[in-house]
Amino acid sequence: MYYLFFQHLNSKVQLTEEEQAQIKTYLTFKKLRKKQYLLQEGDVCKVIAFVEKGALRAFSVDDNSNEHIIQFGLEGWTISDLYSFLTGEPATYNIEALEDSELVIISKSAHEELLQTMPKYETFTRLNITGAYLAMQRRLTSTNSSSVEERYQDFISLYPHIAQRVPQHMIASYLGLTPETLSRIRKRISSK
Amino acid sequence: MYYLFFQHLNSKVQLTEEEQAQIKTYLTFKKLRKKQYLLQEGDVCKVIAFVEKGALRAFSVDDNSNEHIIQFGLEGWTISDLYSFLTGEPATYNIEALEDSELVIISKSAHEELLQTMPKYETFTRLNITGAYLAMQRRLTSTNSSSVEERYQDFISLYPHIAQRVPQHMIASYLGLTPETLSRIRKRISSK
DNA sequence: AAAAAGCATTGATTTGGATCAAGGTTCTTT
DNA sequence: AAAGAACCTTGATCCAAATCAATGCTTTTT
Repeated sequence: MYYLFFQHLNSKVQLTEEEQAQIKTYLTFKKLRKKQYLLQEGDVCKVIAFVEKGALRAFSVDDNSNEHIIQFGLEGWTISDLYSFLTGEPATYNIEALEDSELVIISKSAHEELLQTMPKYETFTRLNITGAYLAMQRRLTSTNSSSVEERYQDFISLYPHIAQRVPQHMIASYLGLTPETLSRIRKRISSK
Repeated sequence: MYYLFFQHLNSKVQLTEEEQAQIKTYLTFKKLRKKQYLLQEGDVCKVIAFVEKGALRAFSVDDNSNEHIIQFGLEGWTISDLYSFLTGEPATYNIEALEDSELVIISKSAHEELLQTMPKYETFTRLNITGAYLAMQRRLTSTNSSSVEERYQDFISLYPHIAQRVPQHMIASYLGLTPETLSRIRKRISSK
C-alpha cells in the first residue's frame, strides 16, 4: 500500500527496515474518487500528499473564474499547497483528483516530528523541494523565453505520460493558454 | 565581513560560537565590481553566493538575444545557477553584478561537506530552498493569473527596495515585458 | 568638457493570442 | 439506450503587448 512511497524514499536516502517501520507509523492512506477534492481554496492545507496511484491537479481560480493549473501530481509526485501547509494561511489553490487516486498522507504534525527526529527524512524533504524548485525554474524560464509552440513541444517531451492522461484543455491551462489556442498550435505542428 | 551571512544563518538555526567558527573555515569572500560576472552561461557553476552587500542579477539570453531576468540578488539573498551547481552541467544563466558587491562564497565541496557533517546547515539549506520555491510559485501564479498592471504593482509592493535600485528595463525583463510596455503601464498608473 | 553609452518616453504599426460563437465528437451518467 | 456533460475544433473579430523608430535625458567614460 505504501510501496511507491518507500521506493522513492529509499532511492534518495537508504533506510533500514526499522526506520521504514517507524516512518510508517506517521503515515495514513487515503483514497479519492475522480473529481473529489483534496483541498479547497480558502481552507487551510493540513497535509502533504504523495501520489501512489492516480492523478491530481492543483489549480487557482482568478477574478474572471478562469482556472490556472499550477501543478499536476501523478504517481511518485508530491502535491500540496505548501505555503498554506507551512504557514497555516488559507490555501490559494484547489487540489482535485483527475482519476480515482490513492495517496500517502503526511500530516503537519507528522512532518514536523519526522523532520526533528529523523535526519534522513529531512534530507528527503530537502531533495524533494530542490527538485520541485528546479522544475519550476525551468518552467518559468521557458514561459519567458520560448514561443508557445516550443513550450508545448517541451512539455510533451518532458512529460509524455501527463500528456496522455490529461485532457488537452488542462495542458493549455498549465501552459497559460486558452484551449482554442492550443488546438490551433497542435494543428500547425501536425501540418509540418 | 561575514556579518549578514551569520545573522541570516542564526535567524533560521541557532548556532554556537564554535559552530560558527567551524562553518567559517568553509567560506570564502569575494568582491565584484559593477558589471563583472560571477557566472557565464556555458560554464559550470561552481559556487553558491550569499550577497553581503550590493546587487546582482541572474539572467538567460534567448535565441533573439533578448535577456530574461530570472532572479535579482540583493543583500541577504542567495544567488546561483542551482541546476548547474548540483548537476555539473553547463550553466544556462549568467550572473552579473549590478553594483559593486561583496559575496560570501560556498564552494561545491564546502556545501557537500557541511550538509553531511552539520545537521543545522542542512536545515538552513532546506529552509532557504523552500523560501525560494514559494517565492517562485507565487511569481508563476501571478504571471498566469494577473494583468500586467497588477503584476507590476505587486512587484513594487513586494520588492520596493529592488525597484529603487535597479533600472526600469530590468524590472520589465523580470516581469516578462518590453521596456516600452512597462513605461506605458507606469504612465497609465500615474494618470489615475 | 566633450563624447559616448545607457536609459526612459512617446508615436505608429503589426501581430499573436484571447474572445465570442457554433458545430461535431466522445465520454458519463442515468 | 438515451440524455447530458465535457471536450476539441474551426471561423470571425478584437485587443494588448511587441516591434520599429525617433527624441531627449542621464550617467559614464575618456
